[in-house]
Amino acid sequence: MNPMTESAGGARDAEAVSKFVESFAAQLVEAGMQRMPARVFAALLSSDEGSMTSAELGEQLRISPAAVSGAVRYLAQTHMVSREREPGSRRERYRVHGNQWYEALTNREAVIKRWEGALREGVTSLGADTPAGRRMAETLAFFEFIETEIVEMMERWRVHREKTFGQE
Amino acid sequence: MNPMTESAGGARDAEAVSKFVESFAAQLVEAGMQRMPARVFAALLSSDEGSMTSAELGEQLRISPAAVSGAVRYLAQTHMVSREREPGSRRERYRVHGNQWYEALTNREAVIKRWEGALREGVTSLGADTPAGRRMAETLAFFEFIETEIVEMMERWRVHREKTFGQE
DNA sequence: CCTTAACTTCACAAAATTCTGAAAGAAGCG
DNA sequence: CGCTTCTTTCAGAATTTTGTGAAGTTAAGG
Repeated sequence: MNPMTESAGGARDAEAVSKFVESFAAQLVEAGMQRMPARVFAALLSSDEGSMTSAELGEQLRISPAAVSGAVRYLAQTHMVSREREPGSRRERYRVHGNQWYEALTNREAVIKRWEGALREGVTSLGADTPAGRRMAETLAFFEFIETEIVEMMERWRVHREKTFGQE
Repeated sequence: MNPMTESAGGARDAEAVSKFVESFAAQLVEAGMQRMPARVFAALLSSDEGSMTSAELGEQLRISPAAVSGAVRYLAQTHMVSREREPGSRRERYRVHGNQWYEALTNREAVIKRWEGALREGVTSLGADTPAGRRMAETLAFFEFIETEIVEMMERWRVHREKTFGQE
């Protein structure tokens, strides 16, 4: 009868899950993510299957189908989540791809590329021989440096992960 | 007479500077920074001295003293910019600390720490023996991994920078 | 000390964003 | 093919965020 007692094997404590979802989402929001994507993502991350349907998301988070749709579109674009059709159904499942999402998170390549572009323009338009131009050039070098570093870092992570958690 | 001809040594082409400032600020905004801090920061970055007064910032960006104040407070808190008093004056100068600002940018330690805290709670409240709990644990391991990696990366950058640009 | 220049804080108007309900659009299933 | 179930789009209401003017605070300079 008591929902607290059916922990192992049965339905999870919805209260506790929701509490975690909201607190993790809050952290993501603070780091710059939009509210709905953050909440949807946190919910998916804490689901046992690693995936949920639109209806399940709407129910747990108490948001409209429209909100789910918008959040999922954003998450899919940024490769944090993938969408898959349940065969023989018009229901869609949204899934966090195990270890792929945080790779997406660190994969700021597009952002860095644009910064580099802007900085190159800066060097040109301010003059490579000016103090400001030199500052730009150095900053540009920094970004070029971390760009390759991040790739190597993720390589090392994959090795480390395999050792620690097995391949899967 | 022609402002275009007085490039070397004279006043810089205000038009070109402003254009760069706004376009670089736009990139920062897109990456999640607030508008005013982004614009103020871009302006400082493209000034030859690497520093400007409140009045200069207000004039170039066409914003009120209040806006400058708010933006600078934010930038100082996040260590992107430092404030210094001009001796014997009540004017303050805001300065980008050469190579320190992008270190601040990559120094997301506080953010990562909070994520780690939230994830640890997640492992506990969802159960370390559940699929969701295991996913959390792995994500947690990932953040712990990159935390140390980033420190080492910045070490390497300092060495690389010294070689390329001299100590200063 | 009093004046004045400079920065900060605060309340509010304006602007941008977010979320919803409603309607339209796909796609399985009989 | 039409019915039904699910998803997406869209216009607008509600909330949140942003930037300003004005008043308040601090500190230099007479």
